[in-house]
Amino acid sequence: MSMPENIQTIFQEFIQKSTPIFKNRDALNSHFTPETIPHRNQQINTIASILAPSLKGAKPSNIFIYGMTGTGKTLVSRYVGQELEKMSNQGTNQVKVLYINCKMRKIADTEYRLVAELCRLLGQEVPSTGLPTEQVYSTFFRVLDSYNWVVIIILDEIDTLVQKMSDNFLYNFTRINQELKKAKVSVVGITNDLNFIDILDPRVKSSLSEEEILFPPYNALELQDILRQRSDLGFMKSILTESVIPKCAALAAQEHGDARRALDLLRVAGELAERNKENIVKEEHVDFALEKIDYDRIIESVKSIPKQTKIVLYSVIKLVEENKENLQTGEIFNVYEDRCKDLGLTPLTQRRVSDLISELDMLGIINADVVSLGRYGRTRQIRLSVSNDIKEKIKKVLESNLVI
DNA sequence: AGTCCACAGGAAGGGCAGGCGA
DNA sequence: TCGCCTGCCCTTCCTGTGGACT
Repeated sequence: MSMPENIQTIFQEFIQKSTPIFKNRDALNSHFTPETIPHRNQQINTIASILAPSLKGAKPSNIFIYGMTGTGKTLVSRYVGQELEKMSNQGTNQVKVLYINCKMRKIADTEYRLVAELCRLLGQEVPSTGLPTEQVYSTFFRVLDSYNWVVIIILDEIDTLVQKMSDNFLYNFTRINQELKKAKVSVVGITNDLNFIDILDPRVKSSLSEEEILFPPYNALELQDILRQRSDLGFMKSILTESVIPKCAALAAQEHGDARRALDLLRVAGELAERNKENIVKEEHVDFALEKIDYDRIIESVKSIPKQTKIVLYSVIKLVEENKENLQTGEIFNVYEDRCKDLGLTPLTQRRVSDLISELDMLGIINADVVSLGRYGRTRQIRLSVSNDIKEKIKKVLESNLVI
C-alpha cells in the first residue's frame, strides 16, 4: 500500500462517515464569541456602564480588569466593545474601540510596533520599520486627534508589555489625553497576573485603575452552563453522553475554574471519539482528553526548551532510571557535567543550572521543593512530575534532539 | 548552644545578538 | 550600513539558612 493511497483512504472515510460528531468545531474553541455570555452579567453591566458616557462624547474612566486565565476577561471586554461600537454607529458615530493583545509577537513586542499597530487600527498604514519612534508617535497623535471621538484602547495581557518595555510606556499612555485637543482616550488594561498592579509605578497604577474589575473563577455549575451552550452550537444532536459535560466542568473547576480548559477538554474528547470512528462521546473520552492535553503540553515544552535545559532534564531522567529518588541539585549537576563533556559542550555553572532546574519546575515537568536536610545541608528535592509513558516519550524527544 | 552542610538565591557585571536611529 | 543601546544569558561573588549532629 503506497502512502498517497493511504491518505486518500483517510480522507474518504472522513467524508463518508455517516455520523459526524461536530456541527461547528469553532464553537468549542475558547476564542469563539457566542451571542450571550453566561454568568458574567455583573461584569458586563459594570464595564458597559463605565464606558457608556463615551456615547455622549465624554471620556470614560480607565478600567483595570484582572482575573485568572479562562475567566472570560477577553471575551467580555471584546463583547462590550463590539456592542458599544454598534450602538455608536447607529447614533453619533463617536466611539472607536481598539483591541490589542500585547502578547502577540510582531505586533506588540516593541513600543514602535505597538504604536504602529494602533495607527493601523485607526486606518493609517505605517511602515513596519524604518521610521523613528518619535515619528510614529506623532502620526498616531495626528490620526487620533483628527476627529472628535472617544477612543477606547483595550490592552490585553498588559503585564507582558511592562516586562518588555518598562512602565514608562504605560505612564505616557495614561497621560495621552493631555496631548489631545479633540479626541479623548480611555485605556482598558487586562491581566491575569494578580500581582501586576503592585509592581507598577504608583502614578501609573492610580491612573490605570480608576476602576478595577475582578473576574472571579467559574464554579463547576457555571462551567456546565457554558459547556452546554457551546456544545449545542458545536456538536451534533445527542452525541454527548450525559456525564460528559459535568465531568469536563468538574475537572476544570478543580483548576481555578478555567473555562478555556473546560472547553479544551470537551473539544479534545470529541476529537478523540471522532478519530476512533465512534459516534458517541463518552466519559472515557474525557479521561483520554485530560491525558492528551497534558501530554501535548509537556512534549511541546520539552521540544522548545533550550539545549542546556534539555541536558539538565536528561540528567534528571537518567538519575530517575537508576532508581534514585529525591534528587539533589548537586547530584544532577554532576551528571549534567558528564553529559556535557560527552557532547563536547562547556557546562554551565551550578548557579545557572540551579535556575534551569527552577524553570523546569515552573513548566511542571519536574517538582523541585526546597528542603533542609539538617546536617546534610539545604537543597532542592527533585522528582519527575510526569507519568512513565510521558517520561519515555520525553526521553525519545531528547535523544533524537541531542544525539546523546 | 553551637557548628556546619549543601545548597538557595540576590547583586553586579561581562559578553553577545539583534533591533534602533542616523 | 554602522555605531549604539537594550535585553538576555551567564558568571562571579556573595550572604543567608533549617535543622541534624555534637
